[in-house]
Formats: sequence, structure tokens, C-alpha cells
Amino acid sequence: MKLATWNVNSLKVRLPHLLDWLAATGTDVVCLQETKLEDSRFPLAEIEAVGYRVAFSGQKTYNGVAILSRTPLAEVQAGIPGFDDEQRRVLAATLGEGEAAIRVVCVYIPNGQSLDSDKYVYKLRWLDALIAWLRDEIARHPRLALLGDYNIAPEDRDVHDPAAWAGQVLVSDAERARFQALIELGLKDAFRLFDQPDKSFSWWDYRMMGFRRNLGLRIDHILLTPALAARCRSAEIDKAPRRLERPSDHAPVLATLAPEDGEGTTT
DNA sequence: ATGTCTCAGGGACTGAGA
Repeated sequence: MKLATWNVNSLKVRLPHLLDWLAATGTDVVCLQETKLEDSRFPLAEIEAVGYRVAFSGQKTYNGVAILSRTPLAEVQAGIPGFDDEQRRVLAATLGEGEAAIRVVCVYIPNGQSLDSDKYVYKLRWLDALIAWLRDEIARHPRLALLGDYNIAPEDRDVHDPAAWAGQVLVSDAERARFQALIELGLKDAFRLFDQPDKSFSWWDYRMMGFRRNLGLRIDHILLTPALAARCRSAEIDKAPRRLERPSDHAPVLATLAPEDGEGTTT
């Protein structure tokens, strides 16, 4: 089972990339961020036509999240319960049933703009609400995957030039402490379960020829509870869509899970 | 290198957000 996350930076613009990529990779579940589409404008028919069920929570111009899955989605939840937020940044859904059910949580964590911005205060508050909610959610769903654009580079090795970025948003101590709090809920960073090339990034600024010079950050992540991490066989960043014409500024991140014992076998 | 891309409003370009 291939799970993925991709900040598409406008689903309207990136729909052809997404459909090509789904066909090329055979991804089973993908979490999208920055769809930037009101729900009435979501390209439901085009996506269903290629064999995916969809849940989405969008708004005009900004934000917007969606989950695409080859199997049905249940218990769909938009937003963090009890956290009042106009911005469409969270969507959760359950795949499968009973013991084998997997809870998928798609997040578009606020960018924060800069350390002296109100948006940074919002980011930290938002992360605190996410952490508190996930504590309960993980207790209810031992098989949980948290996928999305975290807008946090967890470590210096996730930053092309840590000295240049020191003290900036996306790498600040307070943000990294929140990422660590997620890890302390028991979640594992799927990408770091495996040896990875140095200077592996998932986002590159459109400016300064950032992608060609690999001036990137690793800010898109797949975190897995231990039950899912034990089944994780590989994780990678797929840079291919970033090389296309009119790319998103983010590349998709993937994790492959082995079937659970007894799952997918015939008798 | 205030660098690029997307979107809305409004009907050309500007500003916001990232």
C-alpha cells in the first residue's frame, strides 16, 4: 500500500500533473494540500473517473485539503475538533474496517510567515491544538498516519543552508519542539526509517532557481504510529513532478506499507 | 537578487500569501 502527501499549490492548475502521477506511481492514498478550491469547484468527476474515492475541505484562494483513496473513506472529519479555525487545513478519514482500519490525517500546517508575525503565533497555537487532538485520536486509532505539509524542517540536515536559515520560520526552536512533541506521541518519521541521500528536500522556492540548485527544505512528512511504522518498507521523495512545466513548489513524499499479517492473503 | 508562482478583483495590473 502506497501512501503519499503532496502540496499541489492549486489543484486546478496541477490536476493534469496529479492524474499523470497517480497513474505512474500507482499510489493508493494521497493527501493533498493547498488545493485552493471551494468545494463546489473540486474536480470530483475527473478524480473518480480514474478510480479514487475523495474527501475534501476547501476554500477560495488559500489552503484546502483533500484525501484521495482507491478504497472507501469513512468517518470523515474536517478541522480539529474544538479548535475554531476558518482556514481549511485538516481532514481525517478512516480506510478499511475493524482491526485493520487505518486512520489517515491530512494536514496543511500554517506557514507562520516570520517569527514576529501574528501568523507565527497562530501557527504555534494551531500546532498545540493538533498535538492535543492527536493524542486522543491515536488512542482511538492505533494505526494512524499523519501526512502533510508541516511547514517545519525538523533538523538541520533537512535544510540546504542551516546557517542562512537560523532563526527563521520553518526551522525555529519552538516549531521544532512541536514537531518533537508529535514524535513523542509515538509517531515515527517514515522518511527517516531508511537511509536517505544527503540533502533530501521536499520544497524548493520558485525563486533563485531553487530547485535546480537544490536550495530546499524537507517540510513535507509522513508520520506513522508504531503499528504502521513496523509495516513501512520504503519512503522517498519523488522529485519527478517538480521537473515538469508549471510544477508545484513541493514534491510528493511517499511511504510503502507491507500488508498486515493475514491481510491480502487468500485461503 | 523585493528574485517566482498562484489567485482575486476587475477588466490592467496590483497585492497577498507562500
